[in-house]
Amino acid sequence: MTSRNDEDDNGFAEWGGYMAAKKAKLVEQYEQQASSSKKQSDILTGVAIYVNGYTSPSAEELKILMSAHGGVYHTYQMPKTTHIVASILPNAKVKQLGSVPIVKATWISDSIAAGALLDHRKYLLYTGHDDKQPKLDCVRPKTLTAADPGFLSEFYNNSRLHLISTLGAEYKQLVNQLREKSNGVYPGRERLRTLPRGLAPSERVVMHIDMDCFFVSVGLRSRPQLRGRPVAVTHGRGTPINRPQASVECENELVKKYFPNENFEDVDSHGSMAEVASCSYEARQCGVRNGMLLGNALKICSDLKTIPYDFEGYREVSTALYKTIAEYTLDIEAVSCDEMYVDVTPILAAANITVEDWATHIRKEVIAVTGCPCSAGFGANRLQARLANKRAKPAGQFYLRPDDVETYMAQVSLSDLPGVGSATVAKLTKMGLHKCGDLQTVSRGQIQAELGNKIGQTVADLANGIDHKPLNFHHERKSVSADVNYGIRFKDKTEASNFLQSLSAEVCARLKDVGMR
DNA sequence: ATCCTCCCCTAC
DNA sequence: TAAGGTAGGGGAGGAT
Ligand SMILES: Nc1ccn([C@H]2C[C@H](O)[C@@H](COP(=O)(O)OP(=O)(O)OP(=O)(O)O)O2)c(=O)n1
Ligand SMILES: [Mg+2]
Ligand SMILES: [Mg+2]
Repeated sequence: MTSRNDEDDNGFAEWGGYMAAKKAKLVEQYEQQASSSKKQSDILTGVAIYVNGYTSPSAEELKILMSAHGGVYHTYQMPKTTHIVASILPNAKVKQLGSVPIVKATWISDSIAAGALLDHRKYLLYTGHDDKQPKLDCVRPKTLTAADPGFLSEFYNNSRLHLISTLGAEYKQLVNQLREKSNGVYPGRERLRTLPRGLAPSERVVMHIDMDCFFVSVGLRSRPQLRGRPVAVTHGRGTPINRPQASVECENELVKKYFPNENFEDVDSHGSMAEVASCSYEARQCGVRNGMLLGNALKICSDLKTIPYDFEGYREVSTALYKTIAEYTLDIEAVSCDEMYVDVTPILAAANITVEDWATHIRKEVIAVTGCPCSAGFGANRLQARLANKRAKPAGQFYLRPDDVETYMAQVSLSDLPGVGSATVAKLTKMGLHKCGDLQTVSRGQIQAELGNKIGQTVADLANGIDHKPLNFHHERKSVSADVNYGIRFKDKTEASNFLQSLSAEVCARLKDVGMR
């Protein structure tokens, strides 16, 4: 579901008409909500809730009550969330949510009925110290499915991919804002005065800086005993439900049949289906990779230790990283929550320092401020900076000097070029090409015939260390979308359309958030 | 040529 | 149990 009308008419006229009707209803609902949310009191001022799962009153009702009484409703947990509202939470989950108090929904409705904010401690769902299961305050189904109203927020609260997408957009926005209100003064540069001087390079220098195994590094801050060991961040704990052997074999067979050229990981009946979001460099030595299924990672690295996600921690570290760099320059292109390109030429020139001294300084500062290691690569363009960083990792730095580019590039694997993924690698392999240097043996026309005009040209350039794409310091988003490919199994058309309606509402809310409509 | 629409590919 | 999102670049093929 997107801001464009791509849900209209997929060949089903009836469907298109139905969606149009639904959309009209949605608009109506929004207007109703806006009008019914006229202020009735201020008793909930300062309260910001996030609702987890089923409650009574429902999440939908709480949303309206909150805004009617001066409170704030968060669709998912945020730093400013003051209370989590829930009916039941497993102990493991309670731990994970941290120090935010978890209260029953009746705290809100009772407070409104009483005309004053009641002591939330009387409504705590979980009293903290005993191991007793929390009490139910309403009936709740066993598992949330995509047809349930709470499904979307529950999913978003656990989706790492949703998180990193959201964070990426936030930091692009942050850079925009910092640049708009900048007064051109960079206080961090004062701190460079103690470095040796008189040696700044005359050419342009781009830095690519990226946190080392980001999620793992954040997790290791509070688990120093795991440093130096193979560690992975994942939801799974290595003990999956047992799928019937037959179903697993059937899946592997079908995958091979339909994707004969792909080398997909086999799933096995004992393996956890949870994905490894990030793994330590010790785990990588055994062949573990980000994005792998935990079950398969455990097969090649049996002493892999798993640690849970820490979404708030990632947010804190990312913010600290961006704030730190922004003290030196705002010539920053945000790439993601753990990564950015920076034009450091003016920094080096102003302080008259070498790339190496700057790199050592900034890496030290990032680790001091975040508690997490990062690496930095430098070169004359973004490609060179990025390849340099790949070589620098972990916890290192590398400057790919202009004089060394030609020699260096020849031995770089084509698969290491940005934009060259598995499909492109397959095509290049079929042509007998593996290293950037191999491209010298074929004409540009031949490459373009295989890869297409544009990509062919770009790859040919990249293989020679050439990258014409400038750093983009100001990001404008061109589209807003929401889609879910997890847990979608509808019983009937009504369930499906209800879900589509929640997704539409989500896109709507995001558009409003971005200031459109 | 330039567009539009429906994909595929890539990256984090 | 597990949480397979999101945005951008660009190609193929047909309409203009
Ligand atoms: N398939 C992936 C890839 C990445 N990430 C998340 C977790 C990573 O920690 C974070 C940053 O991605 P990077 O590509 O920078 O990978 P790492 O930081 O983990 O490792 P590296 O040291 O190679 O940068 O994004 C993820 O959840 N799933
Ligand atoms: Mg990283
Ligand atoms: Mg990264």
